[in-house]
Amino acid sequence: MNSKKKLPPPARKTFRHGDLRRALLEAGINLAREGGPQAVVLREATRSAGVAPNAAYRHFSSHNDLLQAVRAAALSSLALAIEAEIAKVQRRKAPPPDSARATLRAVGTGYLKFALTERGLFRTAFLTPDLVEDDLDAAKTGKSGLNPFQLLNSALDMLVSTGVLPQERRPGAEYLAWSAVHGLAFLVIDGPLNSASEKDIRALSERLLLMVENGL
Amino acid sequence: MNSKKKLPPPARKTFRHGDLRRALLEAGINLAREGGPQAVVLREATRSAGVAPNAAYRHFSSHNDLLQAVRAAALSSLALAIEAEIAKVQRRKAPPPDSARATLRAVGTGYLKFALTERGLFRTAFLTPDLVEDDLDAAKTGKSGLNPFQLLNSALDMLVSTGVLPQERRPGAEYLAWSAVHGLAFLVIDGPLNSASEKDIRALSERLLLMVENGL
DNA sequence: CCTAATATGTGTACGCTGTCCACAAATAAA
DNA sequence: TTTATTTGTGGACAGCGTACACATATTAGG
Repeated sequence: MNSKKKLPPPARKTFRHGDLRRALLEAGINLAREGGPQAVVLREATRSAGVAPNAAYRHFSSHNDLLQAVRAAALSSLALAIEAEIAKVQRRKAPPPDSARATLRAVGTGYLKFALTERGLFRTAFLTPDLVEDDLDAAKTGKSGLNPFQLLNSALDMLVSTGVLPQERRPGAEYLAWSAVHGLAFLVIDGPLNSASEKDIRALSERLLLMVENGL
Repeated sequence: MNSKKKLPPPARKTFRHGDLRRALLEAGINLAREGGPQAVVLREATRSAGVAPNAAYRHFSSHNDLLQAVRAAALSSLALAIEAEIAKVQRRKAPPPDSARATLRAVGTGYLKFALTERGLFRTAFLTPDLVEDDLDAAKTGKSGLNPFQLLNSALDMLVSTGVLPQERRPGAEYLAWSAVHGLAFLVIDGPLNSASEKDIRALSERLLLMVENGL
């Protein structure tokens, strides 16, 4: 995809790089994609950008700062994956209650699909404790301007407004749903389901989402 | 608790340490306890054992080897926490079906309690993908000789043998249950429930365990 | 019991990391 | 055009994991 990777860096002739921040961020994302958060090493990013290590400090205050930027990007990708799944489901217009149910499912399947296909980014997305519901950092959102957590919440709100979920059960429901889905994602990428077949995983996902739907 | 921590190491006079492997392991566990897996640094462990860095290599083949030993110890602690909760519940003898249900709950609450009180160890317990159901490594078990995953499985088996859970729903049920509980643990220690009150967390746990019980 | 083999420690060194400082070059502001 | 500001380079430092050679205990064999 990206031209500057293992090759001796393109040896730019401009001294100024032009868009170093983005270059470093993208390098970091690539590292995270194939190796998880541990693989995001500052010096490696500067190398693949063809620049001296210290140059990074003009755009990121520390290694952790870069890592958090990568993490935000990973969360944004996750949001996009979820949005895509939602869109797929909402295209076929169904009676509102069914559509609401399908949307919640879509959030779950989008989440799980992303975890499966982008293990490194997924692990990077969930390191440090500062994704809060009212975190409006645009770097963590998808096209809708919502981050993954907010997408889940809006799906649950739909469930209430269409009369599927009793209002008194709404508070905290997001945590129940997220717990189940996130837990399964973990089992699949870092746990005993690590080497399960895709078919088995799909079946388990189905059952899990059903459990959530009925158990909220 | 342990005498050799920040103090200038006890400057043993024996040249030979006597029980260096255990000393290093315990140092590693302490580091993990307050700082998670990242804090387990080999040189720091040797320091608190009052020994040169390389001495560690007589007992662990690499940093990762030490880390895995710490991880096994963390899993063992988790198993103990779960066993304690199970014992508490099984002391008061109830009709088998109720007892089976209570045991499953106990596995969940033990798991969650441990995650809450031992964040660092909990995070250390779940890093790398090699906890498998038939992993009989004794270093990972509690008093019963079962690791956390096996404890969950045996609780589910009880549910079947007492007629609470239909046999055809048994296969894979461990993954559904674990997903939910592990997911909640994550939300609490590294996610948005990070700063939730203990009361709220307890309430959520109750609801979650109910969802699992009904949703299996 | 003395000696040889082995187990377990120390010392030095290397490459890697994140980060600090002083300096140089390119651009923007006066 | 001169000056100030941004953005790069170079060199250095401490801390990390780890390899190699060496020293010192302990254990085993004759």
